[in-house]
Parts: sequence; structure tokens; C-alpha cells
Amino acid sequence: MKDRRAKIAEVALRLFIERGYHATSTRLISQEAGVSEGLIFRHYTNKEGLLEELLLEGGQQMIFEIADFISEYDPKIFISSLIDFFLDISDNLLFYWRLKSQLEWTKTVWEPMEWERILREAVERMFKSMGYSKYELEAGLLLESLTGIRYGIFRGSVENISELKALIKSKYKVS
Amino acid sequence: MKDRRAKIAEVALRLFIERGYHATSTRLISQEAGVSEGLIFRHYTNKEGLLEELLLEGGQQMIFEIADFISEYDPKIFISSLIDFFLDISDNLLFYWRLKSQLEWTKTVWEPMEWERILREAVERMFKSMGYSKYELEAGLLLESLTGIRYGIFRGSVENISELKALIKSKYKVS
DNA sequence: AAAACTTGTAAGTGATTAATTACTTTTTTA
DNA sequence: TAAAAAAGTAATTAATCACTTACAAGTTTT
Repeated sequence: MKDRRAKIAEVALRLFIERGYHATSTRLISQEAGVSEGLIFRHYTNKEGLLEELLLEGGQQMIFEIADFISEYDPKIFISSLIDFFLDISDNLLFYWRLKSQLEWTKTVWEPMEWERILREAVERMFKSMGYSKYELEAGLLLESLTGIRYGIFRGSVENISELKALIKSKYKVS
Repeated sequence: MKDRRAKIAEVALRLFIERGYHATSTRLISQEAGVSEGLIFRHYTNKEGLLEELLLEGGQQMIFEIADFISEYDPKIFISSLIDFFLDISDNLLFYWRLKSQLEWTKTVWEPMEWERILREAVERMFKSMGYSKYELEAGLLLESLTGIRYGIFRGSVENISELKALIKSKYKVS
């Protein structure tokens, strides 16, 4: 094993999602990662610091992923891509999505991350260009709805994802 | 103080929401409730039993609340009431909503509660009676979207709740 | 009012927690 | 290649965890 720091992060992310942040001990992380417990604190200031880095790392990955369609000028393609982004949950983003979902409920107010602000602005711009008068409201509705549906997928209460995607796209007349 | 059992439940519910279930110790609950720690275990088998009773109690309150519109035959009134139910978050349901939201992320698959099944069936029935061919899909879309928006309200990312409600209602032509 | 039962507490229990210590090994730099 | 820095560990720390015990006080039943 080479990069043990990365191994710790990888294992911690998986365990935080499977068991929850507070229910995951540093001892368990070290055991599953095959390193000593002290090494965790050598690389990260504390358990919370480890969590924060995971969130930061995931956030940067998100910026990278949304870059594909964020500057798309065709509203149809943009919105269609947005829906795909939220509901086709790729393996490399799955863990980040779940971790973020989990953490949103411990804090009273969740400060939106950079990628969330970038995305919201882009969606608002798009609805404005499509001639919607209440474009901010429309953007909020679409984004929160898609978030809710993604939660539903995680929860196991959404079955026909592809059919549902088609339905949403038809409502926005983008396919 | 008379009913100390109820006091324990009340304090525990508040703390579970403010700090999360795992981050809330039985010691803290007892201190804030003004009782001995042992009394918690006199009334509840264990910490998890306390949590389960809170969920059960809240679930029964939910059944009581949805009873108001669940058997409404007019689709316009039904859907309008449904939207109000999800987005006008009354004080007596606020804690339950938040607790449920929080817990959905520790388990891999969330078994829907009784009130959720009752509600979903009713919404499907309603869309069917309105002539929607894909009534199950439509019900799912509306319910998950409303859940997402409610999450957004909790998170602090939804501002104009009344305007947003009006927008959704206009999309379903129910007001 | 005596017996039976419920409700309450103070003081513990062993286990587990995140984090630190003192030290060794490996890698990088000068 | 010698010195310095970084990466690693085993063992331990004090604090906290959920929960129990042994017993006292209050309430209901007979």
C-alpha cells in the first residue's frame, strides 16, 4: 500500500456513509484502512478535519462535473443535462452526494457550497433567457425538486428513474 | 414537574434534532430534562427505544394531520391541501419532519411509514381520477419534489415559500 | 394501614471514544 | 552521505458513552 493518507480518506468516506459520521470511530477507520489509529491524526488535525476535507474534495469534483454543461447556451440541452446530472448518479459522485445529504441535518442552516451557488446562478440565467418572468423562483423549484427526487432514489422510494426523468423533461419541453 | 416521562421525550426530540441522535448523550438529555439519567432507562428500554417511540408518536400525529384532506374528492382541493401540508410546516410537526429527515440517511433503505404509504396511495388515486395516464409516476414526482422543497426550507435555501407554493399550484392548475 | 407496585435517584459499571505520547522507520533535502 | 523532515506505530490517556445496581420515596390497591 502506497498512499496511506488517501486510503484513510477513502475508507472514512465509505464508513461515514454506511454508518453515519458520529457512529464511525477513528478506531474502526484505522482498522479498515489497515493503518494505526495515530496515523489518522498525523494526517488530519482531528476527526472533523477529516470530514471537512472529504466535503471539500467532493465539492471540487462537483465543480469539475458541472463544468460540462454549465456554459451551455441552448436551454434545452442545459436543462436536460441538469436533470441527468442530478438523477443519473455516477459512482464517483455517489459517496459525496450521500455524505452531503447526511450532514445537512445536523446544522440548522446549511451554507451552500461553491458548486451549489455556481449551479443556481446558471439555472437562473437559463430560465431568464427562456423568458420566464419569475426565473429565480423557477430555478429554485427545479433544483429543490431534483434534490428531493435524488433523495428519493437514495431512500429507495423512486423506482422508474428513466421514466421519471422523461416526465420531468417533457414538463419543461426539453426532449 | 408532573409527567417526567413526557418531559424526557420532549427534550430528547429537541436535542436529537439540534445535535443529531448519536451526538446526543443520555446524560445531556437527563440534565436538560431535570431528571436522573437512570430514569430514562426506567421509562425506555434503551436510547434507541426512546428514538423509536418518538418516531412512532410523530407518525401517528401525521396520520391525524393528513386525515383532513386524504378523503377529499375534489382534485383541486386535494392537491392544494397536499402542497400546504408539505410546505406550511406547523410547529407541532416541525420536529418530527426534521427528525425523520435526519434519520433517513443512516439506513441504506428507508422503510416508508404508515402515513407515507397512505398518502402516496391517495395521491395516486387522485391523479388517476384526474385522467393522468402515468398517475403513479406523477404522484411520485409531486411527492418527492415537495419533500425536496421542504428540505430546502429546512436548509434555508428556499425563501419565498408562499410564492413558490403559488407557482406549484399554478403548474397543476389547482388555484 | 399494610402490602404491592411504580417512580425516582446516586453512584457506580465496563466499554468505547477521540486524541496524545514517546518512539521508530522511511523518505527527502542539503 | 549525513542531517532533517515526514510517515509510521504501540501504548496510553482522560473523558465520555450507554446502561445497571441497590436502594429510597411516592402512589395504588386490597
